[in-house]
Amino acid sequence: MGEKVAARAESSEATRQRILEAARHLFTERGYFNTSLQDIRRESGLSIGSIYHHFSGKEELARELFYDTLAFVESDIRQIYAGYAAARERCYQVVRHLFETTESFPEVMEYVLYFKHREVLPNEKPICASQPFELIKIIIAEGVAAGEIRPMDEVLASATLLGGPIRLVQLRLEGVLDRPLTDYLEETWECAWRGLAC
Amino acid sequence: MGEKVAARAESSEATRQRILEAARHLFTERGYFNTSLQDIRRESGLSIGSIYHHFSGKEELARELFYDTLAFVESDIRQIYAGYAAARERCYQVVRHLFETTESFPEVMEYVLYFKHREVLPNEKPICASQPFELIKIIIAEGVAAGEIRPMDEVLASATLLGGPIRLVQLRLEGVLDRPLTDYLEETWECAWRGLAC
DNA sequence: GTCTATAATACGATAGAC
DNA sequence: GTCTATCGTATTATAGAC
Repeated sequence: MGEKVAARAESSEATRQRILEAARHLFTERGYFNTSLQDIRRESGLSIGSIYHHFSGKEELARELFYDTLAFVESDIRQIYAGYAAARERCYQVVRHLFETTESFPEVMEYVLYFKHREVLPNEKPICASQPFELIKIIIAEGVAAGEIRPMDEVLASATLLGGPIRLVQLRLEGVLDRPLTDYLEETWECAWRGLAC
Repeated sequence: MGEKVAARAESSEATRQRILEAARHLFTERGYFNTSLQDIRRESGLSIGSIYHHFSGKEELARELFYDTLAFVESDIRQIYAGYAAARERCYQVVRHLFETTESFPEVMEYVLYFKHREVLPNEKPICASQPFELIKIIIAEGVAAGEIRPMDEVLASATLLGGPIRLVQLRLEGVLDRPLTDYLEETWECAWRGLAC
């Protein structure tokens, strides 16, 4: 009896994930507005009714995917923060992680990067107020305090650190760069850190 | 007679511009997919029929706006290229121009930056193959040849130069930065150039 | 060239059987 | 929980008067 419930719950969760995966794939491939629920139904192999049973609608699918991914990113940065003490090392690991995630899960990276919050989820707060972004600012502030990073506006510092790397990620996702991002890691890091270091 | 034709042509061109301006305003405010032709009709004060007389449809409006803006940007960069000889000065002027355009014409900047080519105009070539981008690469290549810029991949160099500044532009457009970008110009330039310079 | 009225369609969402 | 059938609506685009 308990088993049956567990099995049902498992299968229900599996169904949820199937729907989310289908949605993520289609949203990143052709965009949120170019994806209909019929498309998601087809891709997931389920039915419209089943999708509406698990989610309140298309917008909730986008929201769910977005916050899942944000939590994923945040947990990774938090681990980096805990695992390294120096700002230089922490920043390097953040850039390295950004590049590796792009190569391993391009769809995930594409979803967070190209997600137009104001269009799809206009009532959510902007991504720069999110926890990953706040964590980066803390890393930088501690780096300034430790004399590793030149004193400057925190927002400018985070833009300097991640602006170049994020642009490379975008170019890679657009197919402009043939070689994997990890090939560019050391050179990119050199450029980014020169912008910040004392 | 000739006057009448000219007057008609003028008014026709004026109508075109009114439609384009309405479209640009709405596209940047709420996004391409959240803007209907009815919205553009209302905002422009014209009629659906008139819009279809001047443009083949909504997509052509987006395309027209996009290439207009790209040409505008390209001409400005070309002027900078012609007006300055040193790579350092050219790059500085590009960043300055980026910031000033953002403050003077935020809607224009928002349109090029947040325009999702793959979603709205999936059959157009990516922006990185556009002329402004090519011109930046030339500036950098000449800077490397002149010994002003460290030898490195051209794509990486342009990402290093513009990545940080473009992120600041985005943050400014999102309302995160209270002060105008020009207040950040010198500090931003310092960071960007440190990443490139020998 | 500009307009109104309308056609044709695709969409998100719901109802109700199983 | 999953499904099919369907509703109501909003959209792009066209037709045809002026």
